[in-house]
Amino acid sequence: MRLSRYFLPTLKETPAEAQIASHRLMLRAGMIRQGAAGIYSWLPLGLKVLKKIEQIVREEQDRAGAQEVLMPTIQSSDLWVESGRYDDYGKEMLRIEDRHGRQMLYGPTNEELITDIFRKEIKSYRDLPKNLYHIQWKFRDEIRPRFGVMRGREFLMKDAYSFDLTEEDGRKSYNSMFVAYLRTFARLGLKAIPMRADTGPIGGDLSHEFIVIADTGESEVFFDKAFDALDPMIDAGAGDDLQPIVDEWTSIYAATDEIHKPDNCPVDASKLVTGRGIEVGHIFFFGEKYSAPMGASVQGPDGETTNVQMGSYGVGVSRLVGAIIEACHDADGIVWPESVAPFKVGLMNLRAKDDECTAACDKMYAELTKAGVDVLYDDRDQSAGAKFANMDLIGLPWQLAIGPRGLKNGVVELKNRGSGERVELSPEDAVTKLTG
RNA sequence: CGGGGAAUAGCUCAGCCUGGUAGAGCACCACGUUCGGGACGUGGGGGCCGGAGGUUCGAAUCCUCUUUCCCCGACCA
Repeated sequence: MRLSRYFLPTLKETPAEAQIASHRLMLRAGMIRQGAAGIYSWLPLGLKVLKKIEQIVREEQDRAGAQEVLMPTIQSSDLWVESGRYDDYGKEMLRIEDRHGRQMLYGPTNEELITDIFRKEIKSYRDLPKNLYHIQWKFRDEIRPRFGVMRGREFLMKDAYSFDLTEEDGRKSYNSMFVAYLRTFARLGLKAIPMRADTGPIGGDLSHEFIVIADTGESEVFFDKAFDALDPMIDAGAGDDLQPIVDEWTSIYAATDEIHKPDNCPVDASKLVTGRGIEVGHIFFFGEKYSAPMGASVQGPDGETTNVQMGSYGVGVSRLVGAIIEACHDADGIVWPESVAPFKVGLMNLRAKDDECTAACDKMYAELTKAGVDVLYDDRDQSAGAKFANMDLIGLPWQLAIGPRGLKNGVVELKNRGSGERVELSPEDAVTKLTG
């Protein structure tokens, strides 16, 4: 992509409304613009990152055996009346009346709808287990939206719902999502720690939050540094027993500041890590909470009709964009993990008016593009300093600077945004390095 | 929802106290000079001063109401 044609409205100054790093940087890097409190438009650069995160989440859901569906944003109130949550959910749910006076709502979550789909189609234990997920926009009318996309009212969430015959099977589904989440956050370049959680309005008796550790996180967390020794990229097969893995991860101490009691903390002070965290995922096993009131049941092998055991599993996809930036930035801007970076390489023409230099840049751009590398090519006629600053701001993993000075010696400069390391090498070697 | 703050050019802000009809820097456009870490000069475009009402000869400025946004707190992916 040529930057001269790309819609990338970066800002030199920080908009007054942004307080935290990720919000400031997302506005400055031209990723989002605000529509109303807690409601944002996603501009090309931001959308690209959002899609990349979404895709990693999707791959790990698929890998864990979940199947993607897409449910609507607007729902009828009927199912919510049936589950009992129409009254319980309160003002956080945006209620809408259509032209016929029907009570509708913008979905804050989808337990009711998915349970309805399930109960209409599945009648036999032979069709279990099932795990269905979708990645869809949600709306929760938060009392106080803040921190940009970290706590918006409208947000993109992956929510999965598992259906099993027995509680034991239900826990297997839970474990499978637990492992999928560990893998997902690791692939996103994040350190995420599972913590036992309250079940809140979703209900249930088994639940974990996945907390990303970032210096600027919203709540204080405490955990045993033994987590550092665990590898989240668990490579388990379809039939493998995941319980030992889940036990290993959940036996290590981790708590938010609400639960943590310094006086009777089981972890020795020398091993306790205090940090700040952002909740990016939440999984629940809640048994028959929805299947019972809504009559989602199957016939078992014994001919008996039983309510299915359900769980739900959420990942805040749009929040993750902010969370990743909170975890990955420096004074100059964002430092994208390569897996979610909007482009892999930022190619800078340091002297756009110099024909020779421009020819070399065009050639480099063509070669990298041909090799399948996603390149953002700053071909604008601007000062070199402005280009460097802009590239640091948007945080692409690699910066390739080409100018007359280097070309005279047959070299270009390649900089790693994360380490700051710069090397001069021939254009050919640069291509090899970036395509290798 | 309680408490606090803000709204003036695309962005960051000044002007308001003490009313006289709107400014700066950056950004944008043109031309020229620059050119390897957010260059410089000259010229230019851009604002019903959030909205409504009131006071006044006259309101960005004073008064009332209202809307929106932000921050702190209790709740949430």
